[in-house]
Amino acid sequence: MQRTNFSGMACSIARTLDVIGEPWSPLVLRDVWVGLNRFDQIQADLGISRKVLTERLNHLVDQGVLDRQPYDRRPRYEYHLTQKGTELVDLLMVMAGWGDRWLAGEAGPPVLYRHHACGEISGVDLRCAHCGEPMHAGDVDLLPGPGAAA
Amino acid sequence: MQRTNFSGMACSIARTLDVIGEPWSPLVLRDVWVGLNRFDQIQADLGISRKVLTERLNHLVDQGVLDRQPYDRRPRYEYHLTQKGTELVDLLMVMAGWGDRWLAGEAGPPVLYRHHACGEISGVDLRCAHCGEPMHAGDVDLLPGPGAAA
DNA sequence: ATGTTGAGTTCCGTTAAGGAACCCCGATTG
DNA sequence: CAATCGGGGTTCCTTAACGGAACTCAACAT
Repeated sequence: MQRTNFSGMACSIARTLDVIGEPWSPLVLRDVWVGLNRFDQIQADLGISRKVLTERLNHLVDQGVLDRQPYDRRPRYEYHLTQKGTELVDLLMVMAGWGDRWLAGEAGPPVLYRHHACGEISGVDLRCAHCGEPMHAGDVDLLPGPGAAA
Repeated sequence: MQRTNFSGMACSIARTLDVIGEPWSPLVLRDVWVGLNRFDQIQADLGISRKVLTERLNHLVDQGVLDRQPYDRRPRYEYHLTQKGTELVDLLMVMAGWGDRWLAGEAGPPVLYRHHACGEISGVDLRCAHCGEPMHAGDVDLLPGPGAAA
């Protein structure tokens, strides 16, 4: 398919897509997040081709999102989130929130999130890191940053 | 490539991926967000194949994320975000935030976000919609919801 | 009448996804 | 010590999606 790779673009969205934008990658990440850490567990859960799963896991490890570590003296490995990967889970939570709101339909959301701090079933909300007020699509101006294209 | 479609999964992440998970779709959405509303503008900005751009735009319109409206008596059309699409931009902002933090390197972020409410250059932060405290990967328990698989 | 412009289609060669079968290696079993 | 098992991948083949360039079409403009 000769997919274009986006890393040449001066765009953090494009760059992020080069890390987790390939098909299945976010779902692989989700599985690792919820505790499916082994190849066969993930393969069985997703029904993904073993070939593609191998490629995705390798890529995520190469990108520093997952860590591959042996758990036996036999050649057995587990995948775990790195710090970089853990922070990517924010993205998954926002995705899940949007899907819950717009795609869940009558049945309601398939998964609920209970927040440790307050004990309530809740969801994520985007706030300004500076002032704490809501921060959504219409609430920002975009300005060229130091890493902008020349 | 016969890409698997994820809509059968009882998972809001998978369902969201069916809407914007295809290659280029998030970048198309970003372009519309920043004011590139016409076919040729988006095509030139991204360097995407016209064929693929047509497919992506149609899909995003079908999914109710974009709205296609004529702007001339000639057959000319503009794409705009719907409410559903505007809320998807949250996802883009989180993506951009992660990319800024982990992939921007020495050069720094290519784009800065100025928050209208406080006027400061800032970024998004995930908070619990219920209590307002930070809400990240490790701060939640996952429970089966009403729409969980049988 | 001819040219231009925006918005797509069409066509073709390449490459990645899907799927099933196969392989490797260290343990365990008989 | 041969046979089996099970996790974690490879190999190979088919099919569909991408990339790119050329082509179409319907209003205008000159």
